[in-house]
Amino acid sequence: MGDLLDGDQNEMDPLERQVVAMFVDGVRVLGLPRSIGEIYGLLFISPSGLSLDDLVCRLRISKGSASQGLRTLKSLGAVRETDGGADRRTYYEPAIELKRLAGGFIREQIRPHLENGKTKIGRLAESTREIEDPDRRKFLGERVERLETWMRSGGRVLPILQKLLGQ
Amino acid sequence: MGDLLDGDQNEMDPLERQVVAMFVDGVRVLGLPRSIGEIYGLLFISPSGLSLDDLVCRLRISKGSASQGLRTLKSLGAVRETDGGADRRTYYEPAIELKRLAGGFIREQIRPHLENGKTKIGRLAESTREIEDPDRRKFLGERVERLETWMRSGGRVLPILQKLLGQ
DNA sequence: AGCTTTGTTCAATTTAGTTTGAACTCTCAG
DNA sequence: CTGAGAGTTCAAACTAAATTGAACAAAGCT
Repeated sequence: MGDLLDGDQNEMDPLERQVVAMFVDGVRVLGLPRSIGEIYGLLFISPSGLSLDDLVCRLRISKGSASQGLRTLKSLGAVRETDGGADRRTYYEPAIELKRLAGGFIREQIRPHLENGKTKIGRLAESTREIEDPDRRKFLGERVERLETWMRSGGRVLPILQKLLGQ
Repeated sequence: MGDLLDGDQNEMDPLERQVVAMFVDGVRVLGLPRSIGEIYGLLFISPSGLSLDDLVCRLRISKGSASQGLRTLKSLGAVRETDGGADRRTYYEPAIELKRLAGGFIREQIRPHLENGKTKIGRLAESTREIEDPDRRKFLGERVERLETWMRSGGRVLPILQKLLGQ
């Protein structure tokens, strides 16, 4: 079947490859794995939702990768599931509003680190107060304060960033 | 020598380790290698500049790592060299103003990717216009436009971000 | 110039992180 | 209840990236 006009979705055309490649290095900047870029990229240029199987056979990645990649993308709010009608499987569509994408990334990847950092700096401030040598204590105190300033700036900037990207 | 009171700078104390560890995962978020976090971290809590050799023996990293790490940090504007007086070697001090750090990161790591992305989207727009099927062309045109919007938002936000962090 | 110390470069190694694939669970259809 | 398809999990295999270390270059000192 289908030798001349094979409507199967098993090969990406060059333009799709181009887009997928773009997203692959897009997500590398964000420190996310290649497969996530591939998956999001393919969803992004597909006019309708794709199933896990579609992703597996068009991107030639394993079911495992696809499943994990989709999970991460869901947690970032970058894809949403749509119920495939009569079909038993789930279809996925990309979120394409920058606000949503940035928001998810900030919430899932940046905020946790900021919080974590604040905690660590707290402990650091603690240790610093117990230093004997007054010169050293003073110096370290200043540096800890600097770290706290950084964190405050970060905390202040994130919401503004989200707001600015939401247009 | 120096069994009781060894003033040599060969070991980090626990507090220094704590700070270095903090910076190590700080830089991981930014997609930079561990050694860069270690180097910057140690400089950050050292009251005076350190030489490449100081870094090598206190962090137990190779000269190669230290040299490359310092190069990256210099390119980011995160360390500056100071001339070690009578000494022949160079000493390094950290830049601690968030504005400067963020500025360097944006300039060296983010801007290039943005520019690169714009170029690729340009080519993509080109390819898209040559698509036969009008439905497909329309859909792809919309997606390319979306990408262009993202890039514009990014370009607009970066300078504001830098300004906001400069306080 | 020759010797010594500082710093750089890069191929080889090591390490960290990603992907795979087989085994598993869950759910629905018959 | 059983069988088949959809999706998940995770140890092992693989890949990409960082680190090492040895050879090299540059710069001062005698």
